[in-house]
Amino acid sequence: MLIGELAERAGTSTRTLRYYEAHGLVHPQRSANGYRVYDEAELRVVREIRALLDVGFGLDDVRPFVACLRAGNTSGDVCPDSVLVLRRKLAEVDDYLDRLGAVRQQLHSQLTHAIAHREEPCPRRRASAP
Amino acid sequence: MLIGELAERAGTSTRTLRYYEAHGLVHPQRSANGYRVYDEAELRVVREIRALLDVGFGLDDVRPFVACLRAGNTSGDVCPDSVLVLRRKLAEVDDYLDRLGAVRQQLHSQLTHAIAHREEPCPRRRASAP
DNA sequence: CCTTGCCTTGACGCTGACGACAAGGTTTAG
DNA sequence: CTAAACCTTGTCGTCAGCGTCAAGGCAAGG
Repeated sequence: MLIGELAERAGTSTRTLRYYEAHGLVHPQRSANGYRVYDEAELRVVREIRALLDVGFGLDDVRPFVACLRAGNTSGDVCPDSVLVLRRKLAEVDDYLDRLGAVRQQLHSQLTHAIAHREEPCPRRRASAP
Repeated sequence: MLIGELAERAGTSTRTLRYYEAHGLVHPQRSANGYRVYDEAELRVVREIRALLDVGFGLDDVRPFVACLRAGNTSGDVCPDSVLVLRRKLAEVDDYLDRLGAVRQQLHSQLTHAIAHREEPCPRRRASAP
């Protein structure tokens, strides 16, 4: 399978696949004419990468999962390094949820205050003589 | 007050203040020698900007608040345009909270699955002959 | 006079995951 | 013979909010 076909089947672009390769996540063979040749396993790898990136992982976070798949596992999750990343990411998300919750709180109270203290359509004469 | 003093009092850098000016958020006077001169009102403006950016607003989102302050209001929140932005941002945050919650769910179940199906320290011989 | 310490306007770097384009080689079909 | 449709490497652009020089002007103290 050439890069175009893989891109289509994985739902990405050829640019993306070359990008992943440049960052050491995918290792295609090369045919005589220099074309990249991928096997079915690489398709699974690419889909794993995409799934994790969609969830907010960075390329570096993805590496253990790829290695895990490459090691022969049917799932990229089951290796210790992957579990470590999963734990870390879960903690990060929890952290972010907390902060975002606080932000939400603040926005809400700010909005309440704003509505309570409504002032006229902004650029208007100072509240003195109507 | 010159740019250095304002930067210190606002807890930012001179670079940042010039950046805000370049984006039309701050309008300092100029002294004879070309130095930027700020008054106390600009300090409040800068603090408003900082507070909003810290909460995740973009510079464009901040504009109505600055205009509101500049219009003579003691709070940047009370003008209609500011309220619109607050509502929109609150909606965005809620949206983000939802998606992040879903991600958290997925990570959690992925982690559970991973722990249940634990495989040996990753790069190891295929599960066949121990 | 010289240094120190402000200030000025550029202009490039950074982070991440690509998009877009350039200039060219290869293979197949007509 | 040529056009179409693949492929290659390389380089620059994107978004945001600045950090970080670079090169120079201006004011005051010793």
